[in-house]
Amino acid sequence: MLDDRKLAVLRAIVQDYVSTREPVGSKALVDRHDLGVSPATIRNDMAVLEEEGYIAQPHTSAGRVPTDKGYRLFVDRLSTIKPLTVAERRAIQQFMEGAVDLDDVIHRTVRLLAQLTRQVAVVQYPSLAKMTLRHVELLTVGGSRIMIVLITNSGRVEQRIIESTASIDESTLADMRARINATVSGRRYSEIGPSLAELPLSFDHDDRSLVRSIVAVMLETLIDSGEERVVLGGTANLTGFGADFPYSVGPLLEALEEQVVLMRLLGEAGGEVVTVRIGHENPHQGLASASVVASSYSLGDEAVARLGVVGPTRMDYPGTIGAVRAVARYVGQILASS
Amino acid sequence: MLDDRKLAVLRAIVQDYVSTREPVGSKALVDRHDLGVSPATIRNDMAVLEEEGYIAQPHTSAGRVPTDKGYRLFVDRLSTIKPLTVAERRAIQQFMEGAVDLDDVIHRTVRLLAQLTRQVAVVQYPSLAKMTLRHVELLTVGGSRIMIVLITNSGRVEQRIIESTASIDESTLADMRARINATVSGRRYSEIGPSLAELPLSFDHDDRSLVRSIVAVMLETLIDSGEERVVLGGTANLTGFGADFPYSVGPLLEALEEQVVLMRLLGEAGGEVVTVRIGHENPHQGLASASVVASSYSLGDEAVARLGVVGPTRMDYPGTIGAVRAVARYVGQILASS
DNA sequence: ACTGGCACTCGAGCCACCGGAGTGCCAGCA
DNA sequence: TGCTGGCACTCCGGTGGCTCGAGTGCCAGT
Repeated sequence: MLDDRKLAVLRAIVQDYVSTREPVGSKALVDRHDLGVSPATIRNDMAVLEEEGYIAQPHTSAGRVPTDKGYRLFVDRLSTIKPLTVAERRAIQQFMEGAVDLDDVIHRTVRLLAQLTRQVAVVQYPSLAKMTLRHVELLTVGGSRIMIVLITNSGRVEQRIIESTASIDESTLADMRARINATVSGRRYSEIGPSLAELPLSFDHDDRSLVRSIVAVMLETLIDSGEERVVLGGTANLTGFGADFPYSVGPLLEALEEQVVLMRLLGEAGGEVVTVRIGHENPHQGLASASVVASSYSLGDEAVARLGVVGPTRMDYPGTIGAVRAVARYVGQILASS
Repeated sequence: MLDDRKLAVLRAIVQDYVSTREPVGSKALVDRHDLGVSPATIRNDMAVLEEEGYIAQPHTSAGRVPTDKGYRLFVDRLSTIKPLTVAERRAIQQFMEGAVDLDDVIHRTVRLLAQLTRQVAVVQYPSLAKMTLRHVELLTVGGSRIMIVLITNSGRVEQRIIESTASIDESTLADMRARINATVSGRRYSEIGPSLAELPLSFDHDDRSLVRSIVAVMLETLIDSGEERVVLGGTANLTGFGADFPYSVGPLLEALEEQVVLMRLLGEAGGEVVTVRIGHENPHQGLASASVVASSYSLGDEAVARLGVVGPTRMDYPGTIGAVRAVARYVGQILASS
């Protein structure tokens, strides 16, 4: 169906369109690529490609533009990931060194990605469910309140405050702290549910309800704030390719401000492979002319969250994929070493 | 110089221009406002207002548009702050209730402000320097590392990790924790510098260098992360008034992504009064056609940080000022009660 | 001090026109 | 069979001329 030359033509069309932003015609193609045949031949190939749905014309007598299907084929079979330049690698290192805590790492990452790809960057916090708990701290604050601080191996810290009915003395609290830590610390967050639920039973009746409250808050923290934190950056880059989004960038920006939408965009955690969602493949309409390039990043040997960029379907896929992959790996290293 | 009627004309011009987005002419003015005089008279008044620099014409034979100076006069003398509607107050309450921690409060606030004003919202985290330290926690993690957790009365939590040269035993750590807390807890962050600096001297020689490191990290945390955290929201609203920003929203978005710029935009903490910066009054060029409406918010009786919105100079000042003021007050209440 | 009238200005919108880039098709050639 | 050159056709985008309407400034009159 599609012989080698037709594939080469598609590849050339994608490349030219990405760099010029204009529909590409048969003559321009042969001028800029050594295809060894005449424009007329290319026209025939183009007709076939169009019939198969890989390219389209905005209007009669205009050049051709890749369709989502065309980009998909390009990404899957016609392109090779572009490795970063030495300068870019150095930039990454410079940018990330000196990060002081997890928040800082995440924020630097998002800015780095945005700058590197000149697109909108999205980085998810390491998911609590995938983490191991390093330590649980209990503090009394303001007399009758107890603050619960959860610290994970990624450096993520969550804190909650609960009201305690009676004022609680320091040694009792130390006992609770010790026993809770014995139960949970060093274990994966997702595994501790059952043993945590039983924990209150091993306490004296007097303390049991308080422990129960503490456990409840811990489990709740796991469930509802487990996945939802996402950081966005580089929205200014959207204006650069304003014309690429048919109905202006409004709906897109709106969609990107919804945490839930962002989460779905990034997709399910997988291996470290980079995934690409093109145009209508995205779960959210309003992103029909946007592509998402995302990857999981790992702490140690397990994928803990995802990061990626959002840009117009007409983007430099090889370069973007390379950048996302490199950043994902680097973040993994940073996290593991802190 | 400017009699009452001329002021009324200016007020009318601002109001009309804000609602119609189009230069307003003398005839349109008398049609929509009961000024009791003819268009010709208005024209004379307009000529004076223009000479004084309060209004300008985009081109000859077009209507008049307020200048920054005109808006300034309007805000200072010609408008009264619009109180929120009952529905809006209810919306605020609904929006903010159920916030679980400080991060959550800040993020909800920014979304609330953006939604209420349909503009870009900016909220600063409570400044560490203004807070009192509620508690300092020291934990050993992974053997030879020590995590320092600082908890303030606003619920803000900062943590840092340092390497310890020797492994440290639990009782020594408990001693350090107790003495550090005795020195700092309940005191204002900005006051603890001197006593904290002396603290290492009161320790045994063996522990002194470690304590010195801990103190150094605490002071550093105060200084460099003291002011810088700012959250941005509602950028999607920028697209709504795209035409209001002469050279598109690009430069503006870029400026807003710079934390430092944002901080300067919000201005110095003051009382709870709402401040308005109009157009070129802003410290950053690129915001020359933007206005910033900001206010401090308080925890207890002290202003701890600022929040505000950024929009086109042509904005509904009375409404925006009202919204910012209401939100600032409400956030103060929420923080004080948690 | 205000008003009505008048001449003038200028931008927005509309229309017609034209050039260029691109296409599809067809006949001819290897 | 596959490639090529040629040709007629299409259509977008930019340009220039035109009108229309809103708005102004000025002036004489009340």
